[in-house]
Amino acid sequence: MRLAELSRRSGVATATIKFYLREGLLPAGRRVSSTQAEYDEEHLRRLQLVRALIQVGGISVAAAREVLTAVDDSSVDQVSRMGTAVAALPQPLPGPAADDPGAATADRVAREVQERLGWRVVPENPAHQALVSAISALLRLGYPCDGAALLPYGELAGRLAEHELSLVEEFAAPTTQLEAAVALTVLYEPVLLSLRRLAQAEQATRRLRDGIPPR
Amino acid sequence: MRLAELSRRSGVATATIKFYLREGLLPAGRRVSSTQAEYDEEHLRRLQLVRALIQVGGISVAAAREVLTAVDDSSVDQVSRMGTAVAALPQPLPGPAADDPGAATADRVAREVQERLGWRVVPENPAHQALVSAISALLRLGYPCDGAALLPYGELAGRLAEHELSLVEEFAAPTTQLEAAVALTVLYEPVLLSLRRLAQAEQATRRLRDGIPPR
DNA sequence: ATCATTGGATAGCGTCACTATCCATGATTG
DNA sequence: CAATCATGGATAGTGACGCTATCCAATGAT
Repeated sequence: MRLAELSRRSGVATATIKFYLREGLLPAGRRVSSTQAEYDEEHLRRLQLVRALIQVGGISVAAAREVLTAVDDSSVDQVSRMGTAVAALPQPLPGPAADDPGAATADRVAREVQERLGWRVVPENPAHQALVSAISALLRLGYPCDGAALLPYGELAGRLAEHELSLVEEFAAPTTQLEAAVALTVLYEPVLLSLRRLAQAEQATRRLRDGIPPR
Repeated sequence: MRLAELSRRSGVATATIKFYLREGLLPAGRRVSSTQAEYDEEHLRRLQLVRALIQVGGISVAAAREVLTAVDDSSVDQVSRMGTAVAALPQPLPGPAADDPGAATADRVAREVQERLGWRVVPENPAHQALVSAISALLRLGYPCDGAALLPYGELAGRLAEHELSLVEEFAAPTTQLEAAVALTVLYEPVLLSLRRLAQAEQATRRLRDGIPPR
């Protein structure tokens, strides 16, 4: 198919597709003449993945490129690719906030909860640093946030991860598994957050209805 | 305290504080002369909340203004304020993606999971629409995502919400409760997502170590 | 009296994710 | 075969966003 058809079937403007091609998010089409190229179903699928990562998952173009490069890199084994890919994923927190005096306490809390869950602590993990930033912000505002308070969150997260890893293993092909890991990691984030919001709304109305006036 | 001291104690540049004042994220100080104003601890606290919402929670300046305006609006009862405040919170998904043909299926899935959880379905809720967008993206990519698959996520979300609402109720003053609800809703998002990432990493290494090679 | 600081207003900056325009080549059609 | 149209590639521009830098008159500090 030509660029125009790829655009039509994906719902993405041709100018945007060209942009993704330039940025290396999408492999070039098979050149069929000096001024035309042919795209296939694989391109369509990749394009949909890119859009989902960027629009739904909210990750940046640069991050998407890193992730997809790692997924595609067939020069290393799958474990490394997986590691590189998820490490390139959006730290949910952009800033390092290294100038934070409360960071030490936050780091202690982060380690405590992971140890209590029996997890290996890897301080270099971007997720670890994001966790520290978030805890630090909570503490700075005076909200209680210690190992005990985070434990239930960690247990729930553990159960989610177990479930998701099992899902990924159901996919046969290695590249498909990698893609699935990335897609599920990123795309289930909004699912989880939305459900949490809905649950909060439900809980709030329920408590009101059952006569626990919010004062 | 003067602007300079507010800046020093919060770690936020004076130019940025002026920007927040202009944007209505921070109430004006008590004018002490035609060219000077006095700020108090409440300003400092509010400034920290604003920074946390924007930097850690990743919400936009405009959204933060809406949320805080609702929290401050003493002309209506607390329940309405709470509703307005959380409704103004960041849809984790920006785009509506109304041009989506698979949206109908996604909407069905979203309703199914909520009904199976015994929740009231409120389609106008931004979180509902965000959920539909996310499900729609997953389905478009061919990943399984039906009511049964989402049920465990919903149950976990329900437990989180219960826990968080209880936390909020521990705060005495109404305004404090509102602030706490907003802060906890927004600031626990990165906590939850980070823990999920860490749990995934832990699960992945664990499965590797226990001899389930990822092919 | 002097001089730095303050708050307020205005305009500018850097990033990001596109998007619009232009162009030469090649495909399509009567 | 000529006229027209579409395509892919390159380049520059756009609009939103979150600040940030500059200027200014009035004031406080010394």
